[in-house]
Amino acid sequence: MLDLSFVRENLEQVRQMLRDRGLPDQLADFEALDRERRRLLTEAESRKAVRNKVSDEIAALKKQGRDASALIQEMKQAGEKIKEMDEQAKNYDNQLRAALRLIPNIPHRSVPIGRASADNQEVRRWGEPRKFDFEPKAHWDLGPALGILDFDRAAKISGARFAVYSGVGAELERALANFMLDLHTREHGYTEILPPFIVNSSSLVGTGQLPKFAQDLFKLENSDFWLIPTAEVPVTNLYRDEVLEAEKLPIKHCAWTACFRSEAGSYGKDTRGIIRQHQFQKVELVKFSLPETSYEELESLTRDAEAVLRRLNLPYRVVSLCTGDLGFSSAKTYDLEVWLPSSREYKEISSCSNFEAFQARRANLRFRRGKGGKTEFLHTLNGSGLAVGRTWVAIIENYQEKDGSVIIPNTLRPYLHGLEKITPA
RNA sequence: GGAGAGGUGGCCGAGUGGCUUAAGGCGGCGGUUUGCUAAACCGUUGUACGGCCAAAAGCUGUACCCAGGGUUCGAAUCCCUGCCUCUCCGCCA
Repeated sequence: MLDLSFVRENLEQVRQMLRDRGLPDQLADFEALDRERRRLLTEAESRKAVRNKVSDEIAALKKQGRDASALIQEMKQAGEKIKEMDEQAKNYDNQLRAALRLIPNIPHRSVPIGRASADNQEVRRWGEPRKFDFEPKAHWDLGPALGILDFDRAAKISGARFAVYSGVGAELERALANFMLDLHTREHGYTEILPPFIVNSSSLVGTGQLPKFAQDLFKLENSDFWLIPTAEVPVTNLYRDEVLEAEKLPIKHCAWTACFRSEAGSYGKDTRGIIRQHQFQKVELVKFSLPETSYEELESLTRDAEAVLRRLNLPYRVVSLCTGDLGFSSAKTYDLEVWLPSSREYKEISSCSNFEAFQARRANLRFRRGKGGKTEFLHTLNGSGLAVGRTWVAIIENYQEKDGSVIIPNTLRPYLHGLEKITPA
């Protein structure tokens, strides 16, 4: 959420931002709504000031044992008028807030202007895609052949966009998650969090998924409970409505969770394999930062996520998303894309974003410099470090052999009791 | 699932309709005293949204005692609904 007075004072800049993102102008009523709200507020408040004063007079009269019925009558009418005005003002206020919550974040000036993913800017590449002397297979062929991935039974027990991992397949998923968590906690200084996988709607409003993107989420019936689409939601909301001390910043958390997404509107997209699932696992990195250092923190967070790919020796590139591709809450996002030999392209495996104060305003995440300083909104950042299922895919596809077996990269072997190779069962 | 107790400022805690501008304490900040620290003493203390002002400072208004409604001239206080926490019993991984 943007700051109300910022929008009021910078309407043209906000309009330009909407154009850059390729969105329609949604600010038509904003000015009138804001002006009317303030007019009502001022008048209702001055009427209340009168009422407060007269109520004191009534108390004083009664104390002296004198008659106050005339004043009481008068205030009774004044009260009705105030109530009416309060209702109107609240109505305007709700409309204004609703409008404000639907305005996306302002992109950082370093973000490339563009319409769609084709306009994203490649920042760097790492590693050489391997040259195969045979036709590399896709993971949806390799996995079932190795007996470690089962789509048919997943469809039976759940439905489309689910998978069952078995044997070494399940162990590999667990090994990857453990490796990532160890790397981030032992070497990168993140404190691990194991949060609830179910959150209330306030948390989703805090990080920006609600109210606009309810259709992407799974909601539990007859309750205010939702399945988390990412650990970003519970972890960013950890310090909601709190005031943190500036010396404690940056706070760095990592969290392994399952993630649940309805994938409504993605019919026909990534239908084969486990690239796009209703349920997947992810290790997430979340930072709470001082405003002045948040872009340095974005760079280091991105490097921390990249380290996972480097240790696993998986070729990847880093892409800066353009204004048209940028997420609703984000001011700047780097996508990490890993090389997938079967499709001969780089595929998103992590998304690292600086939200600046956008989420902090919604979730009321504040900090204070020194004792007695003013409270300020902090900056929030997050990125996958990494999507475990997609890393699983990258391992299986990049390390496949001609006979359909898969070599386990050295880094992972300690997490798999020394296993060097996955061969058909 | 049954029975009960609660939710007040950064924290503890008083407060059953107007003498509350939320007592008192702790903590924080400023000061006095002091060789230093500590102690003692004095002062001070939150958030949000408005208005005045070129702006800042400042002054000023309103709201905020879990949330949302209601009663009343007036609500932290009375009534209703919801959420959350705790205790005991039962059940349970």
